[in-house]
Amino acid sequence: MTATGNFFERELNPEQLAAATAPDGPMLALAAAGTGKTRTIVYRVAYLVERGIDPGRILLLTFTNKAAHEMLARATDLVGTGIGDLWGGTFHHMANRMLRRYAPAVGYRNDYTILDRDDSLSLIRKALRACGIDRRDFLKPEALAGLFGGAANRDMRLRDLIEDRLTGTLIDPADVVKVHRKYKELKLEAGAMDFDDLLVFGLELFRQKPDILQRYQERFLHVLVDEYQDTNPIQSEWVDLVAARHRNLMAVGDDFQSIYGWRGADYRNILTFPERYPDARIVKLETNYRSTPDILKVANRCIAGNPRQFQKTIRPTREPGRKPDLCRPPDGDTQAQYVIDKIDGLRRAGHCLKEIAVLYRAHYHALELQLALTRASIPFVLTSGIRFFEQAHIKDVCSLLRVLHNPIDGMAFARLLCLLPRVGERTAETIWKKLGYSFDAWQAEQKERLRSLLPAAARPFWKVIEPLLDRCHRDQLIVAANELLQQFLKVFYHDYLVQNFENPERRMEDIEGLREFIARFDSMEEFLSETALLSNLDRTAESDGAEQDAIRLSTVHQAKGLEWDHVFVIWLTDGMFPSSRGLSENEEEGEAEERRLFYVAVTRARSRLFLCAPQCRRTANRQTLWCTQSRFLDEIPADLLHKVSAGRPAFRWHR
DNA sequence: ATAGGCTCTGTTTTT
DNA sequence: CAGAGCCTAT
Repeated sequence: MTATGNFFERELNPEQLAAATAPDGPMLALAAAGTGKTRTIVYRVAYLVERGIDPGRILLLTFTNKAAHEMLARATDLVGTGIGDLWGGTFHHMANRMLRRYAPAVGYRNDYTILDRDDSLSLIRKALRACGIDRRDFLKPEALAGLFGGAANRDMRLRDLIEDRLTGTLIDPADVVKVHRKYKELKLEAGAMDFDDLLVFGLELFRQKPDILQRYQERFLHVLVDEYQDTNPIQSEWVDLVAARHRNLMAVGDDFQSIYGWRGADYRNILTFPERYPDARIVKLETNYRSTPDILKVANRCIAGNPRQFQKTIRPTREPGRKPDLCRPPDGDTQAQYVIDKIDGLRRAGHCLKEIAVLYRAHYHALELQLALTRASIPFVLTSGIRFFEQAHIKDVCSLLRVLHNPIDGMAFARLLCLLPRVGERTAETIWKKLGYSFDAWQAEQKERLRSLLPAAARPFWKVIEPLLDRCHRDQLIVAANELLQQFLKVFYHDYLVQNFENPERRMEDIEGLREFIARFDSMEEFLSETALLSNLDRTAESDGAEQDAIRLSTVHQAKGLEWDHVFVIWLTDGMFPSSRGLSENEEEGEAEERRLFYVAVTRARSRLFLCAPQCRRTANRQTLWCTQSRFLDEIPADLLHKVSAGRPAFRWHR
């Protein structure tokens, strides 16, 4: 162990040092953008371990798994010894970890499955059918999922939430509640939890079982929470409970960067922290190492319009640079051309593409830019909207594993059967029912039953799949998975891909990748819950590890916590950013959150910032809409920006 | 009755 | 570019 007190003083500024080496007790670290927040947490962990705290008694909650891994890796470097016992990850992960052990305490089996978005939508669809209200004038499954999740994450009763949300519609709240009840029933029946359930039951476990709570309270001497401004009421109560015994809770965050209100996050959690912990030490990290003063001036002005926030001033340390550019190209194509021209310029000046990002409010805002970049042969990577494990072919293949792993996983069973001709949702459901809501591939008579229930057209296909099923013991699945999948591809799924998709070979490659990935797990259960909880942010670091030189295209949400030398923000027009949808629900709070989102976008930039607001946009049905520039741009004094023109629109025929 | 192909429409953000 | 809705073949 090499580090000493001096070491920390050398490595950290006084603010960071105060946070990292604070004595026991609650602490709130308000870390403005670019002030070394991650560094401070890493050093705090290192400091605790150096002081002799067993890493197994530290709990570190982060927003993504990637963030947790990064921090743990850096802390390990500092300390020089393994700190692998430390519990680190997202709230969902930690809740899952506890529920795997204690699920029966909340009425579930330990081998529950985790529903991803698609799964839960189809279960909601099923609930609608079961309630006999799958009419088109009723709420769609997505809307219902939004309401259910909204209530769960705010720790509210659904009835109370929908009273507000459904006023002025013809939807009967009683029907919504009915579907919700059925949905919960179906989940329980299938032994499945959705994402929200992990949090809800995680908290339920603590509320209902004092002995279990006490065990964890004793265990965790220190609790650290990153991105505290984005915790929702369930998460903050959960944290309060788990930290209640030792009261060594360190909350780190920035209320300016609270951008998950739509998911139930409540920035008031961070605002009221000092009231809930009157003895809390409050540390402010205000020295910014990331951005030039010119960028910070713009950032400060754009957040100034928001009410109710902690007062923070950002002190720049970098030398003056150039004012951010503001550009109003005639249309989206010209905007794309402008971005490409600028990228060419940066490239010629010797900058890496890796150090350039284009940020936007919603995925579809980047469509035309993707086309233009492809035409211009500029490589780009996308933090796409669809996650690896949510792609159809990956889910298909996983459903085979799920069926074998868990005999009551009806969703996986249905998915697998639907691959066969003449089997759809309905047929799969009927068969499932007739099998008695479970399917055990190791029972000969169940297999025989299934064979007889399949429609004639499906039988020849099933005939080649069935022999693969019971080749290994259920406990050995993880070892056999590789071989099993290979056979499955060979006898069935490869042909299926060729017949149903345009790019079967790419999808085959994905599945090859999946087979390698499985090899890293010790149990099927671990593999299945990890993959359900893996976000695409977590993945990018690992699988794009080749670190190709490419520009990054990302939503502002997914850019949180990241930084680049050169940042473009596109489609800064009213209605797109701020998004009109974001404003619709609750005018004032909606606008405040959109403004924080803009603040996050601006503060991602180290040296150069390019803001773009096209003057018009063409809609899908060839109409041209005039766009006014974002209200957030109006709030920035003109002398802080450098206005540039972006050439003429591409020539176009009109008829 | 249900599967599956075909057409049309209209887009937030994600663990 | 996907998801809902409509239509026809099984």
